[in-house]
Amino acid sequence: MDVGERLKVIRKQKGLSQRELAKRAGVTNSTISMIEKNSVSPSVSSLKKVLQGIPMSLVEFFSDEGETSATQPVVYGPADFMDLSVDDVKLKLVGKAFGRRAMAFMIETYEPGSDTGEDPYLHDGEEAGLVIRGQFELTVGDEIYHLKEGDAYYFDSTRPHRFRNPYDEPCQIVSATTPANF
Amino acid sequence: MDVGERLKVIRKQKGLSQRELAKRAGVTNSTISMIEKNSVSPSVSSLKKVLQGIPMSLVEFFSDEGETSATQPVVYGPADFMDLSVDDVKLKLVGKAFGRRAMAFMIETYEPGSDTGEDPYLHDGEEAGLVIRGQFELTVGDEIYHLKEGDAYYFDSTRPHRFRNPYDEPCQIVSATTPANF
DNA sequence: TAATTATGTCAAAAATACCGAACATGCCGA
DNA sequence: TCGGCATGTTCGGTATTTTTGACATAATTA
Repeated sequence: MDVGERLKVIRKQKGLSQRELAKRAGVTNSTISMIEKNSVSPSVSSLKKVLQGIPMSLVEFFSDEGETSATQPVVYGPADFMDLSVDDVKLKLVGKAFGRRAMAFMIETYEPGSDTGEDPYLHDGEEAGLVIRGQFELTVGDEIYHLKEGDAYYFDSTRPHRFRNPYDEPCQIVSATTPANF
Repeated sequence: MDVGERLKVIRKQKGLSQRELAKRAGVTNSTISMIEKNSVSPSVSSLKKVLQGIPMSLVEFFSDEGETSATQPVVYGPADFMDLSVDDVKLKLVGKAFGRRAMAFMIETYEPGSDTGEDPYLHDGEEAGLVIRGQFELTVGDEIYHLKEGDAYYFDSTRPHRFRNPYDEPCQIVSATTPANF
């Protein structure tokens, strides 16, 4: 892994000069210069300081996988979604023909007052989602969260969870669960 | 983050002594000792060497696996998304702190004229997505599809694919890719 | 054009990390 | 109890990083 090059790319992406970043990070500009030229291998503490000026965590820095940029049916219209609704919780699964799918990608609609119930919704894997309309209440473990349009979640599915919409408007969510042992 | 303590825990977990680890890593035992006592902040290069003796990557080391999923954040607002954008293709990853995530859940925005490029975008796994605003052109294999708001896709990531927005309006997509090796 | 400001780089001094070799402790078997 | 033997710690010296304070270049302004 090319630490110097990576730092340089990130810094440029943020539109910072070596000196600006140095000031924010509390190090000197020459430190940045040398790190970027790989003429030194920074100490963890100083790299951390530098990244705080971005700001960026060490994990993010080292997970450079983000540099991406980055005969089944492929496209499904609303009419093609597979309906898995129960009561006021409407679930539309994308890719109904996909047999051994690795994940469940769904459009979920929670009508006012709807609830996935108290039952521990337990399964292996992880799930994530984004609110595209309305708001709802998410319980994970014993924490209760309130999510509104534009908010997202990501948690380990082994933790008991529950979706509830105590509000006046329907709430629409796009979600993904993996594996699709649903 | 307590680098020394973390190293110590990992080393013990692997049943290694400071000297054993030192030998495998190609450093001296005193180095390990000092790192674990936080009497120094190791350079990236030496920490990397040490971890190779485990073996463990820097990402894994800093992603603090010790944290149970219960301590992970669950909800992410737009400000918390991790930005993986390149040029006119804007990628926002949900769950940046999730170390070994099983999937990448993202909000993608394709500006007019943007394109993920001709390069075969090849990786294992599967991916799905839903258009929440605008429209775009999806190429999978040698098929070209046109998706508009409300349409979705689901395909095997081993098939070469490409995202392109030749239209006048930005296109926004919610997507999920698994595994997150992208 | 000249002065100004911003950029990145470099050399030597200061600070810090690392090595090599000792030291201290505890454990186990003779 | 003693002598290995393995453990982790400490210390002086060496190697590396970081700062300090320059220099060179390019872009901007007077």
